[in-house]
Amino acid sequence: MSDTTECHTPPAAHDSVDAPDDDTLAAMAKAIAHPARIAILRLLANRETCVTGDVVAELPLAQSTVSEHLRILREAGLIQGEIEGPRTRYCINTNGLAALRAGIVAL
Amino acid sequence: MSDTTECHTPPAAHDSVDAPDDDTLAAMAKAIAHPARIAILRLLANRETCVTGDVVAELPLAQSTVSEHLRILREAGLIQGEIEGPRTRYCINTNGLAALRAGIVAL
DNA sequence: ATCGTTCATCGTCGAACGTCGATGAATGGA
DNA sequence: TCCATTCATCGACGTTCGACGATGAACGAT
Repeated sequence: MSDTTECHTPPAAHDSVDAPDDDTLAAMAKAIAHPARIAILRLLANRETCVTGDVVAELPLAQSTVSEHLRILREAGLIQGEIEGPRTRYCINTNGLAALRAGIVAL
Repeated sequence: MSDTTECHTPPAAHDSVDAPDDDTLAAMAKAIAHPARIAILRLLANRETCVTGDVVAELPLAQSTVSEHLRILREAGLIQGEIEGPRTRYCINTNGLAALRAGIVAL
């Protein structure tokens, strides 16, 4: 129950994460290559943690569409979600985001 | 002949460029959301400047495909090209790349 | 003036994306 | 036990992407 980082990841700030390979970097870039997904990332950054319904309430998109965007961000390793009863609680994946940053800065 | 930055842009390093709005950031992210275009950026970063044919020679893609990737990067503001006789010489757009970095880091 | 080189653009085709409504599984409460 | 809530997944539809070959414009050299 601890191989994946828990939702409240405290450290792993700007440093000590190395850049991913080109394919991974491209995949991560594709994940944020949509305004709605950038909005979701900002939302999660501000509110610390969000349930799917919260994200749906903030965006002018159907529930299924938001769920799809969340899936894309999760599969890219930029966010992570843990099931919480009937809900799913999402939060930023600090390591993934740091890897993206490292990859972009290294360009 | 100087409203656009010339090909050999020296300064504008990591700082003093502010993050673009979400739509622009998404567009820039989409521009690098492909391994071939990341490869092109690296190529241009290493060789300082390249003519289209040089890029074609380095990638396992048809000339028209490479030209298309170059167009996408140019329209996203990440590279710039100046016509040089029958050739087109491309180089990194330092300001654009800095804006992308700023946008990602600010996430 | 003609020819070869260099490159952008066009048309095409299959694959992937973005969006939605509908459906159903899982959970917690009445 | 039954019902309402929450959410992921599915199927459908139109749009965009990625790749290619073919074409032609622009230029330099002969």
